Amino acid sequence: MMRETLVEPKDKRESRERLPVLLPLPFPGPLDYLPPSVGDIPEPGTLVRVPLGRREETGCVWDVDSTVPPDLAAPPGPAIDVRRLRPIRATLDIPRLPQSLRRFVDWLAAYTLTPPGLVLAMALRACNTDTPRPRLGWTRGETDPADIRMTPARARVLGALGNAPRSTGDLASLADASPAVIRGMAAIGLLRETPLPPEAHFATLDPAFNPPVLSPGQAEVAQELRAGVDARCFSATLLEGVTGSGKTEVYLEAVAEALRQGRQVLVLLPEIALSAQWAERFTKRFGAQAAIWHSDLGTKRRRITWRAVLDGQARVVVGARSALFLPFVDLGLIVVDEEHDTAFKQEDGVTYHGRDMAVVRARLADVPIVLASATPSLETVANVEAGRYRHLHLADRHGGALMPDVELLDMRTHPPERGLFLSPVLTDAIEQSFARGEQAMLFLNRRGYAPLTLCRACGFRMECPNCSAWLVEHRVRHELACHHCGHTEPMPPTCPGCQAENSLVPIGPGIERILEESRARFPDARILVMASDTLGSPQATAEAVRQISAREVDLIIGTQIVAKGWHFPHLTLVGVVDADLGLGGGDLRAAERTVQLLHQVAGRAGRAEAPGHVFLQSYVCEHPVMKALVSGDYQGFLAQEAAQRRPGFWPPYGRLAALIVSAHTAEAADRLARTIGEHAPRIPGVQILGPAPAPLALLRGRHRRRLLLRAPRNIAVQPILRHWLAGLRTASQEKVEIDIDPVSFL
DNA sequence: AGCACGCCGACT
DNA sequence: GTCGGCGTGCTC
Repeated sequence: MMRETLVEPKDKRESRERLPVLLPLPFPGPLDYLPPSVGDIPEPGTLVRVPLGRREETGCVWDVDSTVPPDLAAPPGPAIDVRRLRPIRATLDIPRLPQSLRRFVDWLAAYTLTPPGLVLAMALRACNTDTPRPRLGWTRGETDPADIRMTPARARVLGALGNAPRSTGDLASLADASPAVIRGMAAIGLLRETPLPPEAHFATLDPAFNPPVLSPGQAEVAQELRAGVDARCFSATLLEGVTGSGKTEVYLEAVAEALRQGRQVLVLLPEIALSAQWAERFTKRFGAQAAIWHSDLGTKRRRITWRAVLDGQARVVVGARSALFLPFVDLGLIVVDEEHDTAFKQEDGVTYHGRDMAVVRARLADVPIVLASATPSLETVANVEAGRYRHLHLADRHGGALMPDVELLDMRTHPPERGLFLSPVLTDAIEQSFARGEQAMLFLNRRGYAPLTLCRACGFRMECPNCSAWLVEHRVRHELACHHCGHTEPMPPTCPGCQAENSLVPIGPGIERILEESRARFPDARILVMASDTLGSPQATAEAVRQISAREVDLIIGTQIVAKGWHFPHLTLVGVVDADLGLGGGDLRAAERTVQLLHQVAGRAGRAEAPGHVFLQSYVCEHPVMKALVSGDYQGFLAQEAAQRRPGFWPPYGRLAALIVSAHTAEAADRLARTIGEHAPRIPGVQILGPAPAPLALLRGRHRRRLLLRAPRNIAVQPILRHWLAGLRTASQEKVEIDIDPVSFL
């Protein structure tokens, strides 16, 4: 390929005036602008307003990236004539975006083959572009109070004035006067408007506030983590410890160390639902709250938090994966809790894995990262084995609690009654728990009443019109719902296929149906349902957890959400209604995910003095997943998984990328997928699989096909994909999405 | 992403 | 004859 000619000296002037500005739009790279005025060159990271066509946009002055490996980086487009450049309109009065964030944006864009502007958009989502209005308060004015008519309200306001200015609201409530009184006083010069100091939204965190009492083993691990923080450079550590081993307490000591250094900390959790309980523990340890970050945060809170992170005022941020894009100015540590959780993988919009990108963020910021889990992902364990990550282990359950007994319940030999889903063995055990005054939990990772509605007369299935998926009956809402696109419809009175009456029957259980069965079986039990659709807000979740802890509940019936790291001290029995549920579907990680999820569910039982017992209802008791769960030999299970994936170069022993082709008709999707397949690159060691119907061949009304690219670890897939798809022209309704390191195959 | 331009159906 | 549908293309 032809190289650009060497830069001539006369171009130097030009290149100095040419400022790349990255806009939060899907351009292939930054656009060039002229400085706002001659000699006024904003530095990289400066947020600016620039003209674009006939509108104005907020962007960020960008710089040449030397961190992204050349084979990952997209080639720059041709530079346009300097005479056609338009000047930057204004620079915003906001601190510059830190270099480590800019490099992270570049890296993530290059790695996921996403236009960098769209990644920047995530970082700017909460940035308040209007100039921050200085908050104003009141002090004593020029007018002598003796010169005017004094009223009782005015006297109270004057009495409430302090040395420092007070805001209208504070003054009004202190003086028990209306804001109108204050306005009137200001008009006659009794009060003077004075800028208020910026509000402190995040209290100081005290690393010495309430240090925990650690066991010798915990103290040793905590010391290792602290040493990592002290080293002030990148390192990755897997912190492995069973439920109740005190992982959080231990890594909070690393957080404390970063705070002692005056640096910032990012803690990533897989779900916001967890943040309430986490925040409580944090506050106990440090005497003040961490900043919470997730996508459902209100606009105002978001902006305050974003700005406080950029100002260095917010020292510890706990959040979901989007917190990775916050503008930390002095990051000292990243923690990823429950690192194995697949919720870290973002699937819509920009596709990235929060855990993996957290490691990249840590490396670019040159800070340590701690990955914590009771059931680490095979990816992370492989990194430990390859010597890339350190491994610290917390062996015991803290406080002497024992791991629960896990017992397989073979549904072939202990079947439930016809039309029911709980084996008598399980229901008897639950009854005995109640008799001892203990709590029990039933886990089923399926919302609604029944996953399938079938016509007994003709076999017609209720399916989603937009997706290749069954409609799930939600009996409480009297409707059928698609869990993939949100489509709902009322339950039809007759079969849509054969018009037969009363012929539609629910097949299989959802938690609503387990609730119905439990109510019939345990009429006196106080039952609480925990599912993402019954617990609308983090507050509702916190309230449910409180009820459980306060023993106001006998039986908990829940989906996935109950598996998260809750602390339920009185829970001693857990029944997994369908342990086989996650194993179907031909997913690469189905087994691993099932073990992780069920291990986590089992970990809810028997945390205090009472030992826990877990029943797994299964029809495939000989499956390695069930054996691993019973023996508790997670290491052994991972070794088995590794042995299966290694020879075929499946992740983590190889690289995988998915191309999802979608179109409005099945024919168009097939045609495009075939065309792409025919132009597949031929590279030794690189394999193209497909095209095949994507696991959800119809999703939200779009027909989907999938191709997989599999390569050895030492080959970067990005340049291959870029080259492969470079010449591709797609029609307007056709789309090709790239998913690097796909996790979910559904 | 917006916002233009551009080329074909039902309307004051 | 126009108003307006959204398909295609550009924005430094």
